[in-house]
Amino acid sequence: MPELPEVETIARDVRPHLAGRTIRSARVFKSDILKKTSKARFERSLAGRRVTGVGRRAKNLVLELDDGRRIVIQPGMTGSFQVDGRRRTADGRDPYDVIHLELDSGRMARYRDVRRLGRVYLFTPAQWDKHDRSIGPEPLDPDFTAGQFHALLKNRKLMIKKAIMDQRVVAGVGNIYANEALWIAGIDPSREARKVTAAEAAALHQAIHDVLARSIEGRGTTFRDYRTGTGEPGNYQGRLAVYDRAGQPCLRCGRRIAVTHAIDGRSSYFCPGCQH
DNA sequence: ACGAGGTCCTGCGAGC
DNA sequence: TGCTCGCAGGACCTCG
Repeated sequence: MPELPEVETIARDVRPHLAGRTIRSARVFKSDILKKTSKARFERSLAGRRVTGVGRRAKNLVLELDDGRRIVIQPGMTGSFQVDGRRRTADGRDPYDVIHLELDSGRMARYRDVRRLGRVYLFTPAQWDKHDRSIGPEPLDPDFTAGQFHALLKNRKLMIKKAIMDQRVVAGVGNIYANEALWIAGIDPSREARKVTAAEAAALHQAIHDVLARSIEGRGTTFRDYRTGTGEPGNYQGRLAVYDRAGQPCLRCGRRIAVTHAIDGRSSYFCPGCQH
């Protein structure tokens, strides 16, 4: 579910409630979302740890701990993370709650995930470095240039939409913003990545940056499950140009927006009139 | 090395 | 009303 703008919104919302706080206890209710650790080890490792920072990398929420380790949460399709105003009892919990972190402030941080396609890791510094290095450049980082982006697309035969959703090419772009960015840049999502010219790559690079930045301003896109770190829906869904707008007129040329599932089995919305 | 395809999960709305 | 089917903001793994 959450793409870069949604995870960024969550990180900004929960940071004031988590940074500097100590985790009194951790509880895991569904251990299948834990990777490379067990429920017992996770709960034992976190009790008494202080959270020193809250960040985001690609679509990962990163909680830095005072022992150098990091809790890394990939929310998948339906994960959400928020800090409640008051502690909840275990038997009063939401049926989809996966992890509770009881804080010394009396508040409760909760990870909730209906489909449980999300992943939660507890990484050592070395494990985090390896994970971090496996992810591509951050699209909002000024060091990420159009030339660098174009170089990653050259020689690649896969479809451009799939290429920009590849986290090694550019971090944090998912299905919604891939559709939106390709519309902004006027590029057909089924084009081969290697056939995108330098000028088109520059336009797409800018479009990715702009749509993500605008969505962060709008606190992300909510269709069903996504909630901000304060538990509210985002506001960007009303500003999408193509996603979920099949049959409606293109905002640029008036043709009807089309939808196909032929790209990696994900829904791709595009305008047949002005995307080539 | 790259890319296609299957797998992990649950819920919901459309259609019969 | 009740069922089945397809689809849903993602990413990992295996195979060719």
